[in-house]
Amino acid sequence: MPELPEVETVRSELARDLVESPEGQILVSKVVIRNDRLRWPVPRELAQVLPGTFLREVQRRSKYLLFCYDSGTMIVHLGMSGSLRLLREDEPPRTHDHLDILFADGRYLRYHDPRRFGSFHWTTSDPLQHKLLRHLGPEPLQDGFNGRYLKAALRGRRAAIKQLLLDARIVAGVGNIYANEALFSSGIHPLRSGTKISLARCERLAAAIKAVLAKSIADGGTTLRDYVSSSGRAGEFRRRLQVYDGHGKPCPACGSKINRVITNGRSTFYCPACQR
DNA sequence: ATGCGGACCTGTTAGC
DNA sequence: TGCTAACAGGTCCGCA
Repeated sequence: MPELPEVETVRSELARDLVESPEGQILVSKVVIRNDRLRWPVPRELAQVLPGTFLREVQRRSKYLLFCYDSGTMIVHLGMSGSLRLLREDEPPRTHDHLDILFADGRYLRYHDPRRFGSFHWTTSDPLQHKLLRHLGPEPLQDGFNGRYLKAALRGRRAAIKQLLLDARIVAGVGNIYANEALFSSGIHPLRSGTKISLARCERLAAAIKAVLAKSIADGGTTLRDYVSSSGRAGEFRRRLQVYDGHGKPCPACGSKINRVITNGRSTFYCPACQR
């Protein structure tokens, strides 16, 4: 479900509401694990280690959320259908509400995930060196990700550029929606071999990735069906999607019919006239 | 090293 | 209208 802009929206809301709150730093009072069978078993030690510690920061790396506590870092991934809601009223847990983190002021974070592709990890050492994060490529919104970098990273990679953009070792956190949108925006055919893309087009593609992600973050992300942020808000970027989920509809630039193909099991949308 | 297909799950929609 | 199959925002792993 959530791609980078959705995860970033959750991160910034939680940082605002939990870390930058005027009352000061927030203290964990209790952890309730109702179902530990997510993608990997939820570490039971969270229930021992978190209560009594302060949440100091909420960071993001790729689509991972990093909750930095005094005692260590909780690494959370929302998978395809995960959401974290920050609630105030006591609400009885519904189906797929797998975990709660309760705070001393009565608020709590509730993790909901029907498909259970999400995950929780706990580490007391540098989270960026965690097995899951160690091999990630650059953050797309940072300066280190640019046309020159992309050109070098695609060298010798003969797979389709669409597929390569989803490879987190090349660039972190670009998911299916935004890979499709960025390729449309830069006029590149999604099935073009990565290694055959010129430096000039790599520059345009890197810029398009940054632009589409930044615009979506500004809109609170994309809600296709059920994504909501921690405050329960849907993302508004769907209205701005040019090709994603638009097969059969006219291309917004030239009017040709938007095409859909399946590559590596993922839907790929493109304009056969505009994208070469 | 790269690339591919399978695996993990549930829920909703498309198509017959 | 109703059943079935396809598909959904992700990504790790094992094999060729």
